Amino acid sequence: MTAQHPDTPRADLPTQYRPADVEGPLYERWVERNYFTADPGSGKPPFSLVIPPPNVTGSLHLGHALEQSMMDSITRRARMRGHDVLWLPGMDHASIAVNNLVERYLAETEGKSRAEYTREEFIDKAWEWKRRYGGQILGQMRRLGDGVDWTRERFTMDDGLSRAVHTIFKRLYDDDLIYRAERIINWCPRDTTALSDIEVEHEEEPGELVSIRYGDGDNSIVVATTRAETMLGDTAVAVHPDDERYQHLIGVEVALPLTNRRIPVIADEHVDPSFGTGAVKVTPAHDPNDFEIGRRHDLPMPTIMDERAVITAPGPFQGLDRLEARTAIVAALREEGRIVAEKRPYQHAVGHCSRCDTIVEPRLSLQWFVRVESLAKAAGDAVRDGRVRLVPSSMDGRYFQWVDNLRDWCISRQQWWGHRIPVWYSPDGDDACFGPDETPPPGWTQDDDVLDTWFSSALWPFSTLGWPDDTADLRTYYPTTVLVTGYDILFFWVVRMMLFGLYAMDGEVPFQTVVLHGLVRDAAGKKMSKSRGNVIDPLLWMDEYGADAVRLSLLQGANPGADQAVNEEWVKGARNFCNKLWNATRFALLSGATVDGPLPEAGTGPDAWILSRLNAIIAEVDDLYERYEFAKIADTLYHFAWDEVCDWYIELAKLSLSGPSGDATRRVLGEVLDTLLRLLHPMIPFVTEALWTSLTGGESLVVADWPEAHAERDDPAATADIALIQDVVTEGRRFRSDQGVNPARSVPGAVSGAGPATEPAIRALLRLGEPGDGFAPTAELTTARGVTIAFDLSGTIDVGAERARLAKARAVAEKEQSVNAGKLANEAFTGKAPEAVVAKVRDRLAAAEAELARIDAALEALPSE
RNA sequence: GGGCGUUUAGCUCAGCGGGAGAGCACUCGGUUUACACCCGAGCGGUCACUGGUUCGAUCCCAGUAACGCCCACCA
Repeated sequence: MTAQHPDTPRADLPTQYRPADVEGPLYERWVERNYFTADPGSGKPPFSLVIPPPNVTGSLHLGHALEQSMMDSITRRARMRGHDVLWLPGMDHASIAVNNLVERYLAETEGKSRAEYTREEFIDKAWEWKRRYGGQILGQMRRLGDGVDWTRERFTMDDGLSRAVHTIFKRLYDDDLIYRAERIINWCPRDTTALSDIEVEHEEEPGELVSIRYGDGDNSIVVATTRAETMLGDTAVAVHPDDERYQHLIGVEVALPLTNRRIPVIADEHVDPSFGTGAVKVTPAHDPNDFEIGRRHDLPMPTIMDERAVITAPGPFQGLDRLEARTAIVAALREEGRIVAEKRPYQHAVGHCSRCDTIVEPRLSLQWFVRVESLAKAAGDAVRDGRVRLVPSSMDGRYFQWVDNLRDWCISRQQWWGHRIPVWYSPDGDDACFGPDETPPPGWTQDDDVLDTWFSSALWPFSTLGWPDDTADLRTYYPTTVLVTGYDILFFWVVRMMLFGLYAMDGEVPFQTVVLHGLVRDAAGKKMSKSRGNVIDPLLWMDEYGADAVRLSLLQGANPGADQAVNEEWVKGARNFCNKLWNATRFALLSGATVDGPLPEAGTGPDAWILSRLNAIIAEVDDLYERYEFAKIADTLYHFAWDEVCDWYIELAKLSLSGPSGDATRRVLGEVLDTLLRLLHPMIPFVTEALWTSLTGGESLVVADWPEAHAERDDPAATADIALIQDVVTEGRRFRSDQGVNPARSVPGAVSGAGPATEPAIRALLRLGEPGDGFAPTAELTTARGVTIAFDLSGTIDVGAERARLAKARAVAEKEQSVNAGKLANEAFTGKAPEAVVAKVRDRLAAAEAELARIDAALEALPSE
């Protein structure tokens, strides 16, 4: 398919582009030739980025496809511009997700539960699962064309990365930035593990607000709660110290219903007297606020649920799930006449596990935390002082809001798959953190928990480069040039890379620019989700339309920071564009276009014009790439290729190919396509590579040079000529169309007022035949450019259609005339507006008046009906 | 409860102080030797609403409405 030698036949392309024929072989060739392998010793300026590591459990979705298309475009262009490019691929180990999948895998394959395995056995099985089912996305990335450096692929649980995790933990621990404490944390009863704050999603949903009378007679007080079941763990009722209603009760004990316990009424500033009854039940072990109150008042903190949120408090409710217990307890209270009020539904926010959607249970437990205050300050400052730039900068506010209000990060997870916390306990209960090269004393046992997956992800920009060792990769590629990721992951990942990158790398930022893209939504703008059933598999689209079409359609919608809708029609449109390019190149090959030899000194009008335009496009695309405006890059190149190169340049070139300047045009045609394919290659690498190697016989676009603008090729005169041709031809075509003339039919006609540089093209593109001996024009068109065309339409023209056309044009011109005349009559305008603006208005008025005169003359000249 | 964003052609979105744009959809016409995954022509918008600033507002400011997102330990 793709010629590698100049003597290979070059014009044997089929009339339609078939992506499946070229994509696989091209990708394999690129990888075999090591085009994507970075070389820190190359002497070229480095350009580096790391892939946001997808979960080892994941497969490619449209969000990945968008993100990776952006990164691939960035890296391919950088490579063409002469950089030593590192785009580092890899995956993260997805602690909780893999734990769950392996549990299911073991249930299915061996019929056993996790409890029937030792920790070591389970981890072995997890690796086995990873080998068999993990990493599907890597093959899918090849399909998409990602030019990643496979020789540097990393996994967050690799030996090297694990060592990095261990090392930084030890360092943070020694700096007192990691500590262990008993706190109320977010607990998922299904995954039976602690979660960090951001792994909890709050959703407004209907619940119930039940008001319960505690105590009896004078010593009674009503509390309201959405969580009646926690009353079993109540150890106080709190009121505001200044609340006059309850002064007499402060310090008094009231009977806790359904139990035989008595609990004190205490005064605490935290209570809002205006909410409900102004009295609050206090369950220190099951609510974060109550925990704080409990600490202040030294209250007992009984735990009444186990790790699966099943009631453990002795009594009739023991063994019930928390939600069953809620119903049962409310019923029992009602029976005792203690329910004062019930509001149902009661709308309130409930936290859910971001992993499995189970309602999160606040749980009192001993966990490990990162003390974030100093780290967060540094992370905020790095953006504040411009060392890290966010694109779009409108995301700055969101970043600061988060990083400036960060709370300590709970990093321990009660799981087996992951990095085990490197802290050991002596038989006497002492604890110590040992580094990767240290051996704990015999008899000591290691902490059971593993670290939050995001802990290792936070190290990704430097752990993947060999840190903590002083490697050539680390020296060359850190800080990375740019990070591309979704704004939805700013807090999860970007902020944490900032925390740890600045800490581990002595204040050096992990990346200089962060490009944030939006979410890919369905055609109706709805978020894709399994429950909605609107998830689209990009692989299916790649099969149907090719990888380039999927990439281009995503990039066409990629405005920085904004969500985008996708739709199969747009993929089809992108496929059509690839086919258009294919055929344009086919035409060039069939026409003998060449890339050899110097460009003609002074080409014909169209040749000079298109080179001039090419120049402007290069400059524009370069500018847009610096701003990561992918949608605009795609739009610019799409319209240049289709509207200018195909619709005008190629059509004009056809006129000169067989003439005296044919060789010059063949050279320019080759140059235009050569350059266009280079410019498009980062976005649509496959079709451009196939075409470019056929056209030029070159080795590969992957290692070809990025085009440069040549100011000396700007040619205003040629540009003006082509603009005239375009305007006159378009107007002439409109006239023909209005007159119902078959587009293919040649009509005898005479052109005046155009000049020798433009008249032949106008005649050809308007399909004007030679005016023969008996030439008798039946219609005359004077265009806005002052060029007049006399047509012999062989019969009467449609006067009604022509009158309608002119009337419409007249209305436009008249409005233009009156608007601009009005402005000029306004002294406030002429006095205050900048002279350039006023001059422009004068010009427009003059043009409108000329246009009116022309139209009126044309109307006058029309035969009466 | 705080904060942010969006509202422009039927749909998805650009534009953001001086002439309303694109893709798709739609209408009409086409066997124009690169391409029907095509070519040519066309239709389509009080730029959410109200007020303000300005010589001039889709664009700036204020307010309103609708939708969306993020953050949040008031039971």
